[in-house]
Amino acid sequence: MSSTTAKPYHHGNLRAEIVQRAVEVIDSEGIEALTLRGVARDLGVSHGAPNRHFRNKQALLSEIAAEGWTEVKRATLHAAIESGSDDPRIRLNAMGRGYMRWALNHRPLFRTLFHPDVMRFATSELRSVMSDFADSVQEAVAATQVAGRHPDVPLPLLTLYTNSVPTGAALLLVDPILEGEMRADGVDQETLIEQVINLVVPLPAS
Amino acid sequence: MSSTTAKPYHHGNLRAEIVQRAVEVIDSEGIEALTLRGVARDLGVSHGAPNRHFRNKQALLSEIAAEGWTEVKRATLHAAIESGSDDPRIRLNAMGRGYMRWALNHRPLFRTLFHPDVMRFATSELRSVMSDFADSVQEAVAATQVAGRHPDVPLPLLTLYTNSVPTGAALLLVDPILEGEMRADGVDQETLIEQVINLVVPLPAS
DNA sequence: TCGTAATGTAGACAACGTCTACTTCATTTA
DNA sequence: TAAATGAAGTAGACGTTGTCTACATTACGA
Repeated sequence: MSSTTAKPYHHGNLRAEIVQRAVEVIDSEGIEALTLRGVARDLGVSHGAPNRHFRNKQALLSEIAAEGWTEVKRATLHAAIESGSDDPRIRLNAMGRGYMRWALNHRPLFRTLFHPDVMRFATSELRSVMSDFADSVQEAVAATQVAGRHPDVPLPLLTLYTNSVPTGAALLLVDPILEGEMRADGVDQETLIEQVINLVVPLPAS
Repeated sequence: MSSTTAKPYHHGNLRAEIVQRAVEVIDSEGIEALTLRGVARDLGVSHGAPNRHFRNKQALLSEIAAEGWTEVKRATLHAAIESGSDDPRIRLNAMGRGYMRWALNHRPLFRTLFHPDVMRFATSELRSVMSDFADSVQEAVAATQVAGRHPDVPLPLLTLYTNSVPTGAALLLVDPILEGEMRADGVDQETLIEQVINLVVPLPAS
């Protein structure tokens, strides 16, 4: 084949590029604008090509979401470590802030993680990644309970409550309309996160 | 016209029936299964008929969501009144429980209220209804703050936090997959709601 | 080197939202 | 009362999408 201009029949690593381009589209225009044919067009490939790599659109979405949840887990874990503390409350507090920070810095992607079209046909791989993350949170919550945080509340309920705050707050803030209803705009993002998380996971009085 | 079998050319009140049927579909199969053509079919009407009553699909969705938010507001207001108390914390606690109860008893509809396709093209009417509800919550939260609940936290942030819990918890519980990750199934719904809400809006020690 | 499987192409199909031109009917008004 | 006006429903078309199938091209292992 000619070296420079001629496009090779086989793409090379189309699968990875599809995922990458799809994430780009989601990031810039939201999941609603994501189209298999559009991605194929952008990559200069025929409209049927993506089907060779993903059984259907949901499979692609599941893969992206799985990557997203993995990143989320990594971000929270990183935050817990960076807190440099052994106190479960300090660690969980840091995790919550890491979670919200990631969400607010990756808004379209974060919304994708909770998008009905993604959840409805979640791959078993995606389910497993989510389960993994849920486990790590549950564990961290349990540790705070041992340290005296709401000792009388059943663990699953305390976990639900603990999850609700960063998740709910992030979802409310990530949507342009809902964000407008919450009059929390004037505040700088990091202080907002800090104050909200401090309400769910108060730091121990030092 | 013949009285029994003949279908009149004009439907009578197609607009209302479209909304009703759309809500039915959402309630039973979710918003993803909602199709203008499908609704038209179900009502025995041509596929273009709905366009005479709604400029586009988003307009229909906006109208349904507006109805939903109105119901939500009614439900929370009703709960506050039924609490039979003047204490702002008791009232807000009741509102939170009423909100979650409505959400869990109208799952597909509740999900619709937060569906991206609904929010992205929200009618000004829908925005106004949502704003209305947000105001009433903000007000109730402010009252609890006067009564000594987290007096040092800026009101918008306290509102965000307060909103996050029932909203986040409901959204987590309403999704089949996420609900599975939260291991809060064994519990009876009403006690679950009560315990979660008590964590955000603790009842005054009597 | 040759055959087989993986990968990409091209065309088709049904379903959808929406537009337009046309039909039917209800209501108002002359 | 009769005609006209416009609201409401129909039928067909268009472009877009996801997905299927038959086919072409290429990489790679036996």
